[in-house]
Amino acid sequence: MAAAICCPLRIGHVGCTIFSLSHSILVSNMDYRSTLNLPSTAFPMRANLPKREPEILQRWETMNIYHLARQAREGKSGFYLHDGPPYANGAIHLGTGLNKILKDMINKSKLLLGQTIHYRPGWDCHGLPIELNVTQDIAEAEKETILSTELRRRCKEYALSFVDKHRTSFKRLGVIGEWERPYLTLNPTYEAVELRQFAILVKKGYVYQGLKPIHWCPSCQTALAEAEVEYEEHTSPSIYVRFPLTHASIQRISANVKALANKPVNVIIWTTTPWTLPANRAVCVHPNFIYTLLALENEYVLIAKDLINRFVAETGLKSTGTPMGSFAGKELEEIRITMKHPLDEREVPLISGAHVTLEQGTGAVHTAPGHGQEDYSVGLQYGLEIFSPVDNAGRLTKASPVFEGLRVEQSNQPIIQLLDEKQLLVNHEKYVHSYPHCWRCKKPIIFRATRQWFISLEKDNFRDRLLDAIDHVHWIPPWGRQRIRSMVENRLEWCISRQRAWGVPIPAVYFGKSEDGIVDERLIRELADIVEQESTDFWFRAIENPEEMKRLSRLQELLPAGMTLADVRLEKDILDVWFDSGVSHQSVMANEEKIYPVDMYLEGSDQHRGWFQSALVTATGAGYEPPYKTVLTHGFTVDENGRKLSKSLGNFVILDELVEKTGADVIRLWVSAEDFRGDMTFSQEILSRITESYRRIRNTIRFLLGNLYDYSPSEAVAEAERLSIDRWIMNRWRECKRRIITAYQKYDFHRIFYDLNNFCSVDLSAIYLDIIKDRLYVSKKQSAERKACQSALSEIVVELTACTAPILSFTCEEVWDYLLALKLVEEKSVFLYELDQNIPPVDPELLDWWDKIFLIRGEAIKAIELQRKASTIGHSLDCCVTLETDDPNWKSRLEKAVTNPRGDDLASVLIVSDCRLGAVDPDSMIFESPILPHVKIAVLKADGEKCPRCWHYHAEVGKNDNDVCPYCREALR
RNA sequence: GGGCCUGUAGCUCAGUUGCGGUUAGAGCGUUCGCCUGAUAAGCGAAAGGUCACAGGUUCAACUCCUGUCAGGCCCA
Repeated sequence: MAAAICCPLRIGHVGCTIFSLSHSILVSNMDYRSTLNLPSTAFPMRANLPKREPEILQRWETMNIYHLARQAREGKSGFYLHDGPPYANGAIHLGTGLNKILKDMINKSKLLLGQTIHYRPGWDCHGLPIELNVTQDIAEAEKETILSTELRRRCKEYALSFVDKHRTSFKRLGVIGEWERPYLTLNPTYEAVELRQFAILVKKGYVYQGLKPIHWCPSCQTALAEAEVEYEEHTSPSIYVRFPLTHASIQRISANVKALANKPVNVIIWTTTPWTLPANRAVCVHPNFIYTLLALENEYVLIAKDLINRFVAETGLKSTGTPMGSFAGKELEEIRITMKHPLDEREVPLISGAHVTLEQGTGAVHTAPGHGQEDYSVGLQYGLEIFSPVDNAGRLTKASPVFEGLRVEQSNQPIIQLLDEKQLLVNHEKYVHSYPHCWRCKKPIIFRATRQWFISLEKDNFRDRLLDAIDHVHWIPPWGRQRIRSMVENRLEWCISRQRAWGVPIPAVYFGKSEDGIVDERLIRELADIVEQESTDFWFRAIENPEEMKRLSRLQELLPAGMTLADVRLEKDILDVWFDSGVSHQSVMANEEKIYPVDMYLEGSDQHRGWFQSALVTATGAGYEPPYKTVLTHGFTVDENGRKLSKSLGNFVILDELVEKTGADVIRLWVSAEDFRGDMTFSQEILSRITESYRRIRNTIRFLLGNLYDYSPSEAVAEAERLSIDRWIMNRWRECKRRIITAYQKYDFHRIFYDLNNFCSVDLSAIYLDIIKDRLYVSKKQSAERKACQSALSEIVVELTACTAPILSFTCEEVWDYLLALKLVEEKSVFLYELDQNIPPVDPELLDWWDKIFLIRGEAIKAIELQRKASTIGHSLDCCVTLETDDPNWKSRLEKAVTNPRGDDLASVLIVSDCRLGAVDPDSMIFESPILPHVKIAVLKADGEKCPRCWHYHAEVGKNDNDVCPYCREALR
């Protein structure tokens, strides 16, 4: 016998007496051990996910699980989740993986609940970052000469290579969908529909060309979207500059101030961008602030009263008298003050605007409408010139009154010097502040007015229609509505032009020397038809080779008299990539999939400004209903200190590496455990907690599988015939299942995680499974009581696995194989299984009964623990529990409990050898629980001998040649 | 600086759906103990919280109001 052989090896050096004793017990135990029905399964305890998951992935690939699952639900109602296209560039961030996993969990939960799904992943392929990465690899010499068509070819190649990389990573997460047919914004069909959507907006008159200060990167020579701007510390010159009042203005001031000496009066402005002074067109004060004249040695300065102290402190100037006069900004404006431009032979007005603050400077703000957002809007109000004498490379142009040809940052110093020479400079210091930088080249950027294409949000109450559309969408969480509302309310317009090559062209044409671009609906439609075959490369070929323009017959019609195609210039700007992805509801869903609107968009909360908005604007502008019925947003990933995961902070998580280390299912479990509405915290500690939870769920299922090795559904015991505790666990499961279904419907995944955990840890592992082990192992293999709990286990393991599958997809598919082998299920994949949602009502009486019994159990276990501490007993089967009560309710309840058949009786539930109701021995250790004041519990070492088979103590063991207890004798018969 | 959001045990979450009421719960982890017939498993017990902080309203505040701090997203 194996045990006998290995024993000497193990304890051979131990003394002889001990050896023989151990030997006999072991042999005896082994004899009976083989008569037990111990669990048996090949389902491994250790998951080894990094190795096992790719195998399962391969199987899904072979069976094409996505299509199979859809087929299985043909004719059922559908749930259509439209994938927001990630940008085809770079390593995948944990947050992107999280987004895909959430989408997949939702899709799989819909399958589980009997709906069909549609999930076609996409990628955003155009745009600046790709173009810049490609450009970086081009030799300097070639950069000057490369044709945009060639650059675009390389960009396409680059984007497609990342699509492949990303696809592999996303699939590795277990995400199912039409990976073989993704939508790409660079597909010609996509681009063609995009242009047609643009044509609709043109036709409706939303598209216009205008001059507007925008973020401009002189280094990249492109306009930047707000999303492309980063704010970083920057050192700028900080100067106070005099704007001398004109003679007439001084007189008008004098009329209001007594005893004004005959000295110049200057308005002082403060700026950190001296290079914008050539473009100055006004000085702006706040209408409600109080301004006063401060007497200095040789001048009066007009300044906000509240900023005098600060001004004096910073400039070191000394006032020579008390401030004179008191004007509200509005009054100053009304008496029409004009000043001499510090660098130009012109006069500029004093105007007022509410954007002026008292936080810095003098309360009088240098206003250059061509170089600032607020300056621009106030400039429009006052009809000021939108003047911006700066070229693409950031150099002052000949329109500038000074320093033509200097780059703006180089012009600061000469301008300061010139001001000093003109005695207009009050003070000059260095100033460190947050300043906009290009997200790509990281260099400081400028505000500069250029000709841009826009989509108007004013025309035809477009904005109001957007707000109305927002109200017809379901936002999860609900505050998403307010968030996108306020963004739309505050957005002036949508600047859609970008000065790059890698994108869909803005299909505008210029004739002759005109700067005014023409957009023509019919021309764009004609173009779209060509693009559908040849991609937008056609446009760039036509730019390089005007011969191509002949194919646009409408262009000939538009030609002004006397002009030829040689006089035509095609717009070189491309569309903002947000426009690309924005129209996917048409390019992909409506046009190719014939689904509109879709059920859900699901992205990070940053997309309230991005995709959610560009989709809504393009749809509403074209006159469609909102493209989505529901928008679900999730938070961003942060580390244990609440800091965002980023490369610069050194806490960046590369998805592929993480998956390789932990397996996808652990990451999926993490996604489910976190409440996605807020920040999603990721750390090593969380990962190890999650891994523990994973093991718990896995092991619980393993135990279920192990105890079903000899069970067949044909042996099922009807629920009514099962023991009471078997019916209890069924009821508990149904409650749990109901909560899980509700949580899936409400996308409360973290509640499912906790329900699954609690059910596995508490209801199953700590209570039910612990209690029924005796029945499973000890009773006769084919006995009704054993089959009864196996029936419960089999029903639970199937549904539990199915309910967990949207989260732990790989593990549950692995479990499913074992369920198939046990013939407990028929579907060849867990994702083909539909959950029965008809849940019978729970039995409240039964649940109440067991609540009471478990109350007793909890207290009895504490009592047993005391004896264990006293070393009286080890295993709970070593003891006998006596209960005494004077409460009639408890008395009748306990009478029934102790006399119930084996398995349902209190001894079984307490996992003790004996449990009786009666008077407790006053000399014994008595446990009185504050929770159960009417019940006394005494725990004693059990009488009799320990049965070597079932480990229960029984009086008959060892008597009359019985080495086992009567129950085991019967079981062995 | 503005808009929206978050802040409950070491970790993740509950806290009775928008409107306050005994001693704030769970799982995991930790510590200690048991078992060795789920065994790189299983069971039990215990410790652990000024509900971010400070005011205010109220008989009563984790819950309502104001402010502060920390953090996130979006913008300036």
